[in-house]
Amino acid sequence: MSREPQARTGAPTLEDVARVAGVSRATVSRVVNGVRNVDPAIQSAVREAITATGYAPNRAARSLVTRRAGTIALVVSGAGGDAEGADFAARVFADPFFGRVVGGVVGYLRPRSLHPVLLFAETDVTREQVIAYLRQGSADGALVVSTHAADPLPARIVETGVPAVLFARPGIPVPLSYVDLAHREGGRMAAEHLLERGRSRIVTITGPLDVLAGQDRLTGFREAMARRGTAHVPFAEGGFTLASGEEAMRGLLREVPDLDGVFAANDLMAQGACQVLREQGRRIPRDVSVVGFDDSAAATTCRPPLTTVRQPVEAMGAEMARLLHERIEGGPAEAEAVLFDPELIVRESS
Amino acid sequence: MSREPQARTGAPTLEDVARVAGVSRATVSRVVNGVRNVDPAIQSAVREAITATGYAPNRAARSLVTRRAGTIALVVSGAGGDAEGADFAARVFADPFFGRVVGGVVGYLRPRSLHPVLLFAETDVTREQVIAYLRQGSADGALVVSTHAADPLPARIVETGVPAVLFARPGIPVPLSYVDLAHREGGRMAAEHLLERGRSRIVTITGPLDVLAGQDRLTGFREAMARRGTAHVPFAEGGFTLASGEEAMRGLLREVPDLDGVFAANDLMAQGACQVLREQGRRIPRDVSVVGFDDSAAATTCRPPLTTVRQPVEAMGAEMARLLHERIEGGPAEAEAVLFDPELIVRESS
DNA sequence: GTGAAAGCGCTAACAT
DNA sequence: ATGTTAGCGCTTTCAC
Repeated sequence: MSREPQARTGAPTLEDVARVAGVSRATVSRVVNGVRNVDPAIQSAVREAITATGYAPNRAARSLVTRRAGTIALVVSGAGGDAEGADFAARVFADPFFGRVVGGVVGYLRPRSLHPVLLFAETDVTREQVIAYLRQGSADGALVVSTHAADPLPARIVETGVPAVLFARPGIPVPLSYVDLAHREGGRMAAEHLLERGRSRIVTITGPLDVLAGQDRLTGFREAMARRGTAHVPFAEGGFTLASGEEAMRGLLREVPDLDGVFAANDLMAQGACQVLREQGRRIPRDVSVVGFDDSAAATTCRPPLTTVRQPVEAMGAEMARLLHERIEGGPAEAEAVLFDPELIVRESS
Repeated sequence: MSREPQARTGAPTLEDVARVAGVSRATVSRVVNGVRNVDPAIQSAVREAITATGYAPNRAARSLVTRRAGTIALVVSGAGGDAEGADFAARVFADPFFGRVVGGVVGYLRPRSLHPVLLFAETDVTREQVIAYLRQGSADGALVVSTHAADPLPARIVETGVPAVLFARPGIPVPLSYVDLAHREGGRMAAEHLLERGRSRIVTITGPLDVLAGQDRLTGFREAMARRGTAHVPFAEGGFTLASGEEAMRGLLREVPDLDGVFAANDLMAQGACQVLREQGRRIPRDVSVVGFDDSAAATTCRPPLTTVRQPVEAMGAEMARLLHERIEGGPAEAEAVLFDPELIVRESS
């Protein structure tokens, strides 16, 4: 039934199909695009001709006239200036968080025949490459996941006029929609849980404080602690990595040897904290309760499994894609924020 | 100097630039594409006109005539039939391995202005979507990372005539280039290391045996053990996940309570094995030596840090991209295999 | 060294 | 309901 493999060059065109089917290019185009008002008999004739020729529409030609690329830029952005390790991509994906974002985004995009192009903007140079890419009309829109509050990319994207949606509230105000989590609420949940567990010498390992999510989780945590009468909570700043969690935990143990509760601003750091605590002979949760954040894979692989504040990352990724799609399809141009609620997941670490 | 933000629609075209610069479209095109034989004076006039208008070449139009998309499909492929969890993407990136592949690929592609489109082909339906995408000429080539030996995708891709390169030797022979690791050699290294450590009751946690890499690591491991006189090595099959490593370890401990050496076919499983061993009071490496495979992030975050067989994944990803690029640029069409050598990294777990 | 013009493959008015 | 036609924005002979 179907034809020989087509060499990419000299692939059959609408013209070829039209000739075989004995109709005009326009009619074939209508059939291909599912436009009504085509005689059923002709329709099937065209379909036959399509399989006979092995025709597939040429994306560039179609894009040129429809002004749609069928492509979405999925950009992971840092705030770096000149230098940044060459392993940015690998480091990014070392946090299970990003894989989940991608999963959510792809889940929305795929059924709609939109394809994500993966871009990294970790330095000035690469940032400009992303802008150049967007300015070429290569993508119909951009989904941006920033790793820093000071990220200059969103503002640059606004200038291009390309529709974009952010993951997380931008540090520098820009008129773009974003999805985010109620981080403070999450911090509050962690604090109250620790308190309910009867912990009284509580410390926290924060995220990088140049990341809004890190800030906000800390703020919410502190506020809840203050509301219960604790004015000061010893803390150490981490970098959302396992190693930084270990280091922070070591420091805090030195500072507060009799601590009995730890809130880490993500699971990776909580896992690091657990490792250090156990190394030093503290039993979890008997001696120390540990609460993480994200509910990523790290939470369940950690020993013991982590009590954590769940972030519905996949849903957030999907929503981000939906917002962008809506905007591309001509929806309202006003920036919109969609806030998700965190959920406390109690496991064995607390 | 530079102009107003351009609304994407009605973006300036070559024509506009030509008018402003007082030259023809052809000349502007030459300047933009860095073709020589353009008077320096005219060149700078054109450049000025370009910044004045805020011109950026339209990718679709360019692609249509050059027959180059400037895009590479980066497809992660499974062998699933109908169903497969919706979280395929998230699961894939849960293994640090893929992030490293992406890092290597992007490192090669980016300086060449090639952009990776992320595609997942885990079911029959999504596989056909990938094929359809490729047939549209949407990408100049495909980079395929298969998770199963029985993956039907490579063969389907060959039919499209689109250049492609695989990560890992395909289970079903196809005329495509691939990069791979000398997995058997790696298995051998692990065995010899364990033996040198004086271990005599050694077991192994294999990868999924429907993955060639899993098979080969096991084969190499067994051969080396046999060469040293051990005919049979107790083993349990894992799924390259941490949880499967734990489960396998539990089973093996029941089967061989006095075991003193473990080779796990990847770091994630080795990490799981370590957790179980410690839970059961075995000290690592005093009582039991553990060796992993990959040298992924898991190897260093594991307690204790893992001795492992390093796979130069980033370099392999970059080489895969290079092979594809070469092929796209008209290099030899014969399939080529590039084999990388593993390296034993000794840390504290053995 | 530069311009004129053809045409890449497709969609969308417009005409019939 | 179908065909004709005019571009979409660009590169690339081919003249000059």
